[in-house]
Amino acid sequence: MRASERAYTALREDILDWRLEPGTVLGEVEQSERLGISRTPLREALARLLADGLVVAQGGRGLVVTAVSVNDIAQLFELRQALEQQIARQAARHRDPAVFDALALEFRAAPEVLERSDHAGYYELVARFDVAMDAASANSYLVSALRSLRPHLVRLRRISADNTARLLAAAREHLLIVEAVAAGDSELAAAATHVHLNQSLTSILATAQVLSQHTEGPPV
Amino acid sequence: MRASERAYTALREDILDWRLEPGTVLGEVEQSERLGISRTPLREALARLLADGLVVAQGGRGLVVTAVSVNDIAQLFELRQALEQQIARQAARHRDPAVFDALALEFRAAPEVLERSDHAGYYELVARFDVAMDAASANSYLVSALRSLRPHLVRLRRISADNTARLLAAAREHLLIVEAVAAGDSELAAAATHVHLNQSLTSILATAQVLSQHTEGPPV
DNA sequence: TAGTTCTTCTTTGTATACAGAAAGCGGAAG
DNA sequence: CTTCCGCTTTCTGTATACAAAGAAGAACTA
Repeated sequence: MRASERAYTALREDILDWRLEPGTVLGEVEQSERLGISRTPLREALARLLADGLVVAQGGRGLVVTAVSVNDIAQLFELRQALEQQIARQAARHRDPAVFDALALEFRAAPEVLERSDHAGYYELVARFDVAMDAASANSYLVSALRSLRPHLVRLRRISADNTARLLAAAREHLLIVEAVAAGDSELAAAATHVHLNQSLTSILATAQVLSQHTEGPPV
Repeated sequence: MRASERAYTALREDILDWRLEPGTVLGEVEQSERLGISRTPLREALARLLADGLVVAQGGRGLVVTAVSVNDIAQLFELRQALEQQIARQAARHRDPAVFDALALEFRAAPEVLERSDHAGYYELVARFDVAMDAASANSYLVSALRSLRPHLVRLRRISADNTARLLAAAREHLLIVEAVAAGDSELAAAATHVHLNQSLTSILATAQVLSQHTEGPPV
């Protein structure tokens, strides 16, 4: 694998997993030495992170990991609403019913998975749901816009407490989306997506209130 | 100005103005010599164009300017619908009425501007409209998603014949959006945006039928 | 004659050296 | 004690050299 690719992946993971906290300054020499590569591929990796919005240029000198404030969460979800509703609409129009019938079966079985506290198994199901929706939407521009948003959403996972009660509710909401898509009802699919994301946002904001020390003020 | 910045701007302009046609292979040595810089800043510029989706990696070797097919136009507009409707909604909620009242006056005067065939003057007004909407939406994530879409829309300008009749209609549609935003009616603003973009798409597709030799098959 | 393999040449990926600019620090003056 | 100026140091931006990977072409074999 290319050095620039490894550097990008490593830095990205470090940021998404909060090992590099918001506000951290990424010096080129420092990071290239840490990752054992030269500055040239590292700069390429940093340029990609800059395009992703995971780091920002701070006044001429140095790049810093971007912060995620409570206000950002709401903005992130406004964009997510716009994109995922449109994806749901298009997916309902172009879907292969068999694929979404199969997903519906899995979401109906989700409570048993979650009762075993197999959260990872449930997240894996949601990931396959996302892939199926992306493919069914048949719109690479929509998908790539959403793909550039997802890293930011991943960072919120640390804030959103993944309690079983919320995941059980989320599974029911997902099931409604899947059923609407399988039935080819694009407006219902969009509405179900709207409801689901609204519930997710409410849950995250409630948690964020408690953990607000992570999201405001300068990094510790 | 930095060399990498100049290279990015120059290449971007060349692609958006169709001086570099879809399918053109951009070799690193070739382009760095053409622009009079070394390969290092050129690679940075190419990486940004890749992130923008204006070029794609072609099987390991070389970057090529991406094509814009008729199918792409429809997909582009699906994304545009999602983003601009959401922006319109948010702008209506957070707008400063004075700003949009002023814009409304200008759009009401647009027919006289267009009667003088001052298309550039009208495009400049639309640009200020976009800036005002972006600012009023108060959502940097929405704005940056739309910003990454705009280069692709600019490439369509060559396809969309800017005839005065269409621009007069567009001015009326814009006026409806501005009035809805000024009034703070978010759903009306979204609906007016929906109508406007639908009319634009119809107009562009009609033109694209005629010019389809530019958009299909390998580059000449 | 067609196919395969080897060679060569082009092109990309990486490292490093150098130049220029900006930030921080220390000293001196008010 | 504070403020301003200049120096030093460190960091980024660019160029270039080198290495490795891949593609095109030629030659040889079946």
